[in-house]
Amino acid sequence: MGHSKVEKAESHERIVKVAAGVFRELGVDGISVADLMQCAGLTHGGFYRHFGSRDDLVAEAVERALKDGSAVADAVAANPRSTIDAVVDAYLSLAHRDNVASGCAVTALANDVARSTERARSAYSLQVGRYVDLIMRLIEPMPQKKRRAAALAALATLVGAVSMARAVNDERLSREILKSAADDLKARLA
Amino acid sequence: MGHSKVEKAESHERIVKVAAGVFRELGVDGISVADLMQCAGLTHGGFYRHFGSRDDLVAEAVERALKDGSAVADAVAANPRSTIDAVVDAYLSLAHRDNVASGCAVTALANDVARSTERARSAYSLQVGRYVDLIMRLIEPMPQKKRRAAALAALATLVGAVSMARAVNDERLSREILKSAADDLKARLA
DNA sequence: ATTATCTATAGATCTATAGATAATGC
DNA sequence: ATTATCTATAGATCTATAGATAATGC
Repeated sequence: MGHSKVEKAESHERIVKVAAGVFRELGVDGISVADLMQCAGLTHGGFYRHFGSRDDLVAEAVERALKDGSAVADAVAANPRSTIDAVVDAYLSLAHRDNVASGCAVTALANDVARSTERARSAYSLQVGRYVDLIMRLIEPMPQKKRRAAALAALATLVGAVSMARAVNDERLSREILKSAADDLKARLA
Repeated sequence: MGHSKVEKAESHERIVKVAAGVFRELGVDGISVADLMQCAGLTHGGFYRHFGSRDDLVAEAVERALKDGSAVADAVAANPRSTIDAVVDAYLSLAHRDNVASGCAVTALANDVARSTERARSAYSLQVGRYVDLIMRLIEPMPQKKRRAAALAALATLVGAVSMARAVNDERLSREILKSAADDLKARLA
């Protein structure tokens, strides 16, 4: 039974981190407060010392998921020698398709966020903007005018392809979706 | 209190129809059996004479939503003079974005289906195949070899754009997503 | 003294079932 | 006689709260 301010901050961090993963995997309504707290190594009674309500955690966890889910993209952005092809291949990889809990939340939480609080939707909107900016920088050779529109359309292709690849239960079709989207994107952004 | 076989079939139909809409709008876990039955004008006790379990209704309602949601696409497919531009404009319209309950279930149910039964996922896979076939027919001028890949990538763009347009709470950005995707699709499929 | 966490539980809600009621259909 | 629907409720689960416990930090 830890009690210091440091330990409380660590508990809070652990709850949000667990929720950010589980919400992406099982949906925002896919797990109870009690089960979440157990996953974080705590009992459910302590929950309300950290959050005013379940919705408060949802908002904070969505923000966290959006940040965490762009880890790969952030790494790419930090390296000036990165290419758009590398981003496309990473986003449309089998690894990303199969690891929802650590993957991009713009895809994993799209439907949940559309039904969620303004706070969650604002965080989502900001993250979309960040992705668009990243893609724009990576396709600079393209004429300036159409660059933002092309980046938005490219992001839509990435998100839609991974969404469908996860929903179908035909492995061959799933891979075909990812590969077709990747080939198409590389060709049109080159 | 109706009791004929015809009336039972009508009740069943009404429950599935209501569920197909509400599940798209609120998510598969977004409404209780009792509330669904009330929406269908029945009391919740009668539910289990129609379905073995809630999951059975989910599977049937997902199948129905996938069929209903392609109504516009089906109409386009039936008319030999239809164009790919008409499909793109309809799919990426504000009307489609704002009417989730009657819209395309490949977008609205993607995340729920990924976590659902094999039956629901099979229905989803089939519907993806139907959309791809439809788009392929509409872009016949394109060289045969790349047609299927282009159709899959186009479908991904449609699905991703509507998903994001619904999740963001910035109306300007939402419209920009739809318009950018539409312009990009029309240009690359021409 | 304060507070982070725990145990226990209240109150609401959800799925599913039991038994009653009122029609249909042989 | 059969059955579609209704009322009522059992049993499980979920969010949130109350009060106890055990550590921190003045």
